[in-house]
Amino acid sequence: MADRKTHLDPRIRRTRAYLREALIELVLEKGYQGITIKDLADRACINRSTFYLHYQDKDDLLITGFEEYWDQVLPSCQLFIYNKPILSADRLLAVLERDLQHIDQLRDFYRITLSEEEIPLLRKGFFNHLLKVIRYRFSPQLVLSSIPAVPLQLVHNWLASAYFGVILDWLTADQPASPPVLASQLGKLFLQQMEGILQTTGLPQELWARQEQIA
Amino acid sequence: MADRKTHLDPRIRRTRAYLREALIELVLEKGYQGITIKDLADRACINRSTFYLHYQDKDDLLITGFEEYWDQVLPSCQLFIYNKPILSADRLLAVLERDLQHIDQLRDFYRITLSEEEIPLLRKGFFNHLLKVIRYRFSPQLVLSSIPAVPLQLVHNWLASAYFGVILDWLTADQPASPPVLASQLGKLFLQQMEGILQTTGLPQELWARQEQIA
DNA sequence: ACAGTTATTCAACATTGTGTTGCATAATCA
DNA sequence: TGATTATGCAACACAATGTTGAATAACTGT
Repeated sequence: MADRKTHLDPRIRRTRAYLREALIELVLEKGYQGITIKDLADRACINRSTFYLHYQDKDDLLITGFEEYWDQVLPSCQLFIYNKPILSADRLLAVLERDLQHIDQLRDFYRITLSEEEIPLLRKGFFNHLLKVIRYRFSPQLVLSSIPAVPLQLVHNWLASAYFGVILDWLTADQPASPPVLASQLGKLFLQQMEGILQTTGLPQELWARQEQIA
Repeated sequence: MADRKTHLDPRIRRTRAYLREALIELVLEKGYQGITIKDLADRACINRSTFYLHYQDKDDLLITGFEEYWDQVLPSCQLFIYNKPILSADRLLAVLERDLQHIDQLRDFYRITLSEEEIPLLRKGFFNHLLKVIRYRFSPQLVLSSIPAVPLQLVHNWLASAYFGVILDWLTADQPASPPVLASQLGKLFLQQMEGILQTTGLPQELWARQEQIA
């Protein structure tokens, strides 16, 4: 019946929790770069020297502090992920819309953590998540032709970067489209590009069970 | 016969030139983030207080200092730009290959200035250059159908982000493909995606004079 | 509940970088 | 050459980092 985590001194858990909360609050308020250790300590209501008993520096706290938060957030962002790699066009649009809706609800959080100027570590983390999902969906095990004209890695990067860029632009837009509208547009674009990609990479054409478009 | 620029005191020109050089050297040596004003002053062999007579801070020097350098570099990176928006597939591949060769020659410079962790300002500058070029090539004036299924802005972002992501991955790869190889692969991918995009956006199909592929 | 352990606090300190100032010196300009 | 102006130099206030030692508080197991 032991807890999954090693029993830590409650004081330690408390302090670290306070710091995590302080970090998230401050990042949303004034961005990551401008935060000082003193800011964190003040907000967390702990002594500045206590900070150094737990973390080496800001980045150290960032990694472990956002890890948990991130792990809660990312799974909600499935990006086309469903049980099986084969996905219908309808299903893709539905999942895409739901993902965008999720991002839209946490708009401030995503805008700040992903934005160009801010936190490369988190930005990279998000991108790698995208990459992982896309690698899974366009898995090399599925490749039919022995020598694809374009290596899969290139396609993975292409797709993840494009998707990421569109999301980021959407997050920073003055008058962003609504999630359903963007989902529809992005879905159309995505589906239409698939055919070419499936040909070029030697992936099976049935990977996307394209259905008749709705008039 | 006056010079284009206002005649500046040679001492000023000298000092600023030294600082620009120092910045570029130090960025290549230890990355942008870690550079201090003292580093710059020492390397430029000027007094630290002199720095503040010319620039407000590091970023200020970065912008004006790299502007010139950047202006020399970017035009060599035409990314499909040619005289007219209509471009043949052959020509596209040739230009793409030349661009990649250019990037490859300045590999260190591009890797450092564009990399995730480094200098958001330059990264953004490069991306905006891509965006500008792509906007020019897929100009709204060319749109035929009055209501494109996918707005052009979305497509611009999609393409620029994808291209940028691939370049960046190529720059940071352990064993990067040669410029001609990547140009061929990226060109194939690009050309194959064009058809779908041209349809979806209502751009004229003749925009890319697709030629028979070479066996 | 008690004694031992340990996290936190607090004050102090050295260090580093920032940004500014006043004055002497040297380079430039007309 | 004389006036102008950029630079060098030294000093300063300030803010943030990272460390230390001793006192205090909180938690632990028995």
